[in-house]
Amino acid sequence: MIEAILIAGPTASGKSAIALTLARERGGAVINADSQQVFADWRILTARPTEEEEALAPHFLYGHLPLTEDYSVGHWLRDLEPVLETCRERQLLPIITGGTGLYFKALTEGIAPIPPTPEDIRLRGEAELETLGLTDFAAALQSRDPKTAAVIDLQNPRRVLRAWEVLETTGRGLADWREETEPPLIPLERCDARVVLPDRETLYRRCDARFDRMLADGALEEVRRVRAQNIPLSAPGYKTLGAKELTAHLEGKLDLETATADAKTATRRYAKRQLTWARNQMSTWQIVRPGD
RNA sequence: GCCCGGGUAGCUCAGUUGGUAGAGCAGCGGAUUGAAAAUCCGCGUGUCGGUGGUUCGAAUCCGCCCCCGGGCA
Repeated sequence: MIEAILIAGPTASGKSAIALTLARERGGAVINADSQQVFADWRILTARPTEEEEALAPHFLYGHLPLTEDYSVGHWLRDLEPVLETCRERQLLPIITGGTGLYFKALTEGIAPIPPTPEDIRLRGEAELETLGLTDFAAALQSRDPKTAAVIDLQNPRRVLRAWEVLETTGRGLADWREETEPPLIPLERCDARVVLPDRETLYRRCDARFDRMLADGALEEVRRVRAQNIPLSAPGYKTLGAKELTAHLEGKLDLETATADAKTATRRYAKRQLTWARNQMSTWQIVRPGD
């Protein structure tokens, strides 16, 4: 028995349209699995379903957060649980779609039940990394928690910081926690899992064209509205592709042509990383060629 | 027409006193258990504008030619 349809794939591959069509055909609900489409203030820039599209089928976990909200896989999974419950009650087939591979992985393989890191500890870790430098910071972690150090990428500051935070807030190492990974919300075997994979040339062309469309649809206005709220560039929601570039343009630091080119390049690079993820992490998923 | 600069990897440019070339960006491959639209790792042969010459050896020196800037006419 299939519990959900999963539709992954790189940005601009046409996932959302496929999800919406399926939802209408099979009486399903479209559920977001994209780390940026959760933010209320980005609609155009994250290519979120429009209000008209949302009216055609139930949609969940889209635009439900302010840009300043801390969010991560764990939050998403916790948000997802009651949504799946709602779907069961209303007999809606969950159609989970988005570009964040890690979210799908946590959904189908489970995640370690690690308590959240308090803000002050996170800041302390960042400060320590800053003063020690990555090499020394990683070495310090290694001597305190060799087990975790052996399984993470010590050259990646984000990973080292995460390991440090977990150790600091829980007193236990990340590697220990991972041994207690909980059963997945929905195991992959009970999913109809599909990856939408256009050929690269087509994908890049679609990425470029879509950014032009975003601009035509008012992306600059959207960024202007966000800037008016004085949200810092370091806010969680500011990672959205194109946000920094368009902000720089609005501040007169970048002409529109350059900002556009930069944003398109960033988008293509992101799409490439998603292709890598799909190729290597979703090898058992059913491949969907757009147009099929 | 003359005088200065420039012509080196897809792009921007380095290349010391001649020993057949290297960075950033892009691109490609990879990682991915709580910031993941993030973060990190790996991959650099290209008529060194063309041609003739000097030299054991030239991207580097000399001649001629072509192209792009700028200046003087």
